[in-house]
Amino acid sequence: MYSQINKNISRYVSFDQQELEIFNSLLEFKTVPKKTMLLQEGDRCNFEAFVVKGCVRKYYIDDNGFEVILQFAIENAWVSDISFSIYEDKPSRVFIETLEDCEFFMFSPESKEELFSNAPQFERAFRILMQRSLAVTQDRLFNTISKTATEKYLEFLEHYPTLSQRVAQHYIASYLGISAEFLSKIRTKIAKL
Amino acid sequence: MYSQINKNISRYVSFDQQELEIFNSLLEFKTVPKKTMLLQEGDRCNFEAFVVKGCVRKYYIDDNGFEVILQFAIENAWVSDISFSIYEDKPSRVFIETLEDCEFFMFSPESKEELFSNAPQFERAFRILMQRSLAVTQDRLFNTISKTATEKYLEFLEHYPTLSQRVAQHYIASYLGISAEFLSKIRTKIAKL
DNA sequence: TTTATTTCTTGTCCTAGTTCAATGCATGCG
DNA sequence: CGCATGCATTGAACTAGGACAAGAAATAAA
Repeated sequence: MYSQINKNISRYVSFDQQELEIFNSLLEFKTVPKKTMLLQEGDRCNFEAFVVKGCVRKYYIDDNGFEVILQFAIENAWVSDISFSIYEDKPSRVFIETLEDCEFFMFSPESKEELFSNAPQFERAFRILMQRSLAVTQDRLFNTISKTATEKYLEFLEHYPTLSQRVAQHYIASYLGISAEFLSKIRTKIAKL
Repeated sequence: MYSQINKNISRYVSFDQQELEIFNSLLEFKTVPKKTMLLQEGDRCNFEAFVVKGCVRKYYIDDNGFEVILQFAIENAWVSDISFSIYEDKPSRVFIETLEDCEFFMFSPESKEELFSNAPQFERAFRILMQRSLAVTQDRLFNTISKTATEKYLEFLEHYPTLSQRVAQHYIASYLGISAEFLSKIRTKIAKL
């Protein structure tokens, strides 16, 4: 049951059996049905969730009332609004919603503190995870600024090959920062080649 | 001399005098003239630089040969291509260039390792710095997707009030992801209000 | 199976922002 | 000092992508 998350956390730092057991004892396993909100705007985000199974989206609503998707998280990904909420202690601007029936390991800030004091090596692992999120976000910023909608879509397909079968098209449009209608036009154009 | 950087690193985690001395002993002070490249595309980035004085830009060149500025770093900011380069061991895609005569504290990956093994508390401080960078980048992504060019510019002025006096306008345009000409038009429009 | 709701497609018109000049302004630099 | 190179402004023509509307398809629900 824990092998999946243990493999994930050991990707850049290795841990012995005892350390992993401490880690595992601090996680809470949770099953959540489709279309459930894990976090609402204005809440404080008090978890980091590791996706064992399923798919969620993290999004905010802009000044014109448009949803913009910041992240899809599927199996083996972490999702949270850690960057804003946990350390800054500000209410979150984002929503996190399951798109499929999901299984998570939930990790609370308190458990995280406890983990770091009992097994400080984990501090490093989480720093590196953070670094990787930064790299991914920076890459997305890069793409958003300097690629056309078609290029962004093709790159999305390459990068998340399974996702286009799993989630509705208008969510993908929202993730790419384009309108659903325009994505549809792009797709027909591509199909004709 | 070290008080500035010590204040910065102590912002979210507090350190005693001895810890700060270890930290300081691992830094290399460096003076760099204007218009100098600290990092070129294809290099491995082997530093994190803390800006004591001056201003640098970090940018990449997109597929059409356009420069896109990812970050301006001024006094008290850190700049590096850490997210891609150091842990992934991939050559960097970005350039880092001084825009003014600068003073830095340079911090190498080796020194960082040494610091973490001698004073593990620093691991946490750097994790939080990383987290803040992620928050800033996520915020920029948000703005890039869902605001108009005018809104982005006004927000930029608010957020970096001194920068518009210090750097050329076309750099700001590049940071905002718009053309230099269009920024000029926005400015005249704003001035007329 | 029928109905209802959500998703996807297609067309027309519209706008924010680009591209490509041309011109005037600064700021170096010999 | 004069010249050159880079920087900002302005205008005209163009385009990627958006907004709106209406219909087709698919999925869910009953």
